[in-house]
Parts: sequence; C-alpha cells; structure tokens
Amino acid sequence: MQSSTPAGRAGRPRSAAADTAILAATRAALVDLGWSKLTLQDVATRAGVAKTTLYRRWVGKNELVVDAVAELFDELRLPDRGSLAADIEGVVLQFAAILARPEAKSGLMAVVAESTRDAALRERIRTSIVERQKRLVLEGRARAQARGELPVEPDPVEAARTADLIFDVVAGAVVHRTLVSAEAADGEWVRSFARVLLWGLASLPHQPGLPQDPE
Amino acid sequence: MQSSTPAGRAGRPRSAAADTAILAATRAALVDLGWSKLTLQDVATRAGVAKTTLYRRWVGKNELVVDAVAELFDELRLPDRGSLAADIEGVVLQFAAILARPEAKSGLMAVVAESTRDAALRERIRTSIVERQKRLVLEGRARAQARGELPVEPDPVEAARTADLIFDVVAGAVVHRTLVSAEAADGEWVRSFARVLLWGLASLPHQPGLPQDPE
DNA sequence: CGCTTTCGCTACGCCCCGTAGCGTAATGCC
DNA sequence: GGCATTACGCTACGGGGCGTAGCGAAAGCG
Repeated sequence: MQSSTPAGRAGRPRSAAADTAILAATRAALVDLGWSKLTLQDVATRAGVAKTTLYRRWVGKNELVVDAVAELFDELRLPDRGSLAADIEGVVLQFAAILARPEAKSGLMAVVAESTRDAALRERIRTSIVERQKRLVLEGRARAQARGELPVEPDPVEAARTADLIFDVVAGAVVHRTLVSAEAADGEWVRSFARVLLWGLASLPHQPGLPQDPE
Repeated sequence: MQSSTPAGRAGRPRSAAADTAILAATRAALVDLGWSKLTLQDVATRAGVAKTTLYRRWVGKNELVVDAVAELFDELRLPDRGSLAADIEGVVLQFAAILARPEAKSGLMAVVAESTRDAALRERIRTSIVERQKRLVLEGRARAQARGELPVEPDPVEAARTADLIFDVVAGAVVHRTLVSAEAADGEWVRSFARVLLWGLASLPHQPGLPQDPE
C-alpha cells in the first residue's frame, strides 16, 4: 500500500474500501486479460471508481500490479510439521499453490521483468513480496537449528549469504517449474525437490573455495 | 526463425540480412527501452526496414522478442573440465553471463510472463530457448555417468523426471538470483550453488516416498 | 521477358495513456 | 455551523502506438 494519509491532517480521507476494491479488480483483470492487455480504465470500471482515482494513488500500472499480487502472498505461513524436511515440503507447496493462480503467474513475472529497468519498482517488489518470503527461510532455518537438524552458523555474514542462496534455489526452482516448464509443482515433485535441497544443505557448513565431491 | 521460404517457389526471396538486422535492432531496443516501451516502429527504424516488413514475418511483438533473445543462448556450450562439479560451474557461469545482459533480463522474463496466457508463445519459447538449454543438462548427466560420478538410471521415465528437476533447479536459481534478488551470480555464488546441487544429486537414486534425513 | 513475391511508403481508424479542469462530497478545525 | 482542505467522479483532450490496407517499385525464377 502506498496510500495511508500522510500525517493525519484535515481533508476527506481516502476510501479504504476503494483500495481493496481496486486491488481485487486488478487481480480479476489479470485473470481475464493478462498483464499486457490490462488497462487502467478497465480496472477502474470493475472497481466502480473513476480512472483518475487510480492515478491519484498509484503512479502507474506496474506499481498497482505489484500491490495487487503482493496480497496473494499474505497467506504464506511456515507450518510446524516436526521435521525440516516436512517443513520445507509444506512451505514449498503453499508457495506453489499461490504461483499456480493465473493472476500470480501473469502479474508477478511481468513486473519482475519491468523491474530490471526500474530501481524503484524493484525495491517495491523486494519489500512487499520478496522480503516477506525470505522471512520464512530464516524462520525455518532457525527452527531446524533449534531442533539440531542444521549446524549453527556463527558468522552472521556467512549466515546471510547461505540464506540468500537457499532462498534463490527454492523460489527459483518453483517459479521455473510453474512458469517456464509450465507443469504443476505437485506433491511428488515437491518431495523430490525437498530431498535434493535437504542433502544439498548438508554441504553448506564446509568452507568455500575447495570444490569437493560428495563421495 | 519463423521465416525461411515455405517451399522453394518463385518470387522475390526474403532478405536474410533483414532478418539479422531486425533481430539485432530488437536487442538494441530492449537495451535502450526495455520490453514495455519497445515499439515495432522503433525496431523497424533501427533495422532500416519498413514497419510492414516486421508484420509480414512476425505476428507480434512477443514472437519477435523470443527470436531475438533466443539467439543469445546459441553460444551456450557444455565445457569439459574433467569433473561434474567443474562442468556444472562452467555451464552455470555461462548461463549467468547471458542472463546478466540487459536485453536478456528485460526480454526473457517479459515473454515468459506473456506465455502464461498464450500456448503458442509458450511452445515457441520451449523449442527455441528452453529445450536448447535442457540438452546441456542431459549431456552433462550422461558425461558424469560415463565418468562414474553419477549412477545410471535404468528407467527412462524416471531419468526424464530427474533431468527436469535438475533443470528447473539450475535455471530457476540463476534466474531468481539475477532478476529477483538482482545480484550477480559470480564465481563465489556459483561455487556454493554447485556444491549444494552436487550433494543434492547424490540423494536422487533413492526411491521416492520415504522422506529421510541426510544424517 | 512475364510471373510471383517481397519491399518501402503512406494513410487510416482504433484504443489506451496520462493529465487538466470542474463541481461535488466528506472530513477536521475553530 | 461555517470554513479550509482533501478526495472523488466526470468529461475532455492531445499524443502515440497498434495493426491493416493499398499502391508502385524491386528482385528473383523459368
């Protein structure tokens, strides 16, 4: 959300109902039309507001779609299934379920593509979507360390680096499977992926710079 | 390429030079403008051809961009560095170098986003870009099996499944690192990733359905 | 030299973008 | 209750890209 009255001053407040209606209308338009054929006029009509209202709250189509898609990821939760393997499978399945929805497919990748040429948009995506997902990785890692399933990494810099790596592997694999390969990340696929990831994590405590085979 | 004279009949042949000029102009326009602001009129002017010529050869902007980006991946080669770990690092570094180019960043993800609503476009991406990359995975796997670094999978169905999984993990991780996290997939990152992947591969010969910890 | 196909060029209707301007509605402050 | 302030709906507008049609000229093939 970019709105929220700036400081609590006078004047007619912005309709909060309009915000939710607009974001819902945006997702509906994404389902029906996709990103490229989506027009702000159409979104305004669906939401029952004037087109000018959209331009008063969002600077453009990209920012609007980011906010509309970000709400989809609010339901992401880290389940406690007792083991790291089960936790990974659970959160990956949730992530895959969200990405399977057409409004996420067509909207998310389009704004990511746009963000390669727009630093402000990239930052908006990072704070409202990516950072929220990454927290799950950090929580899951901490929980696994508390269980003794993963060794504790004392160096905070190295810990952040490995967390970033894990995050890119998990999110990237699910996204690629769903959007590029265009096949469902179902239970069987998630089980195979979780096993690969889990064994891969076992290699991380080693010092870098010495490539070595598992054998 | 969609052109190539249909059957070899009479008439003025299509200029092959125009094809290469158009695709090069498309990549240049992607660098300068990005996907959303790229116009076919601009591409035509850069290439020194008329706008109508573009519409005679490509049905739309998406197909043109797919062909322009696909040529970037022609230089992908599987290096023979002697070990599976080194081979993985080498090909991942090449892939990352291509994705680091701005014309690949802004173009590839945009057409992937569009392909979620266009089956023909998805198929075009698959045959001209994805399938070419996947061959490297198959070759690398076969070479590693010949070296004895990976066990041979007798079941062809299972072998295809694991190849798809590896491909989604590798391509997805590099794409996510480069585009979403917006950080370079440099040598250090690739080494860490290759180690994780290599250890993860060691888990694959096991039968599915029995989640088990590496310990 | 005819036949065929491509090419460059111009022109056109269509639709979306993004903004400006106006009158009206909903608040907070005094 | 009046007043300043801000949001809202509505209309209108210039600008520009899209995709197509039509034409004459060019470049091959037999």
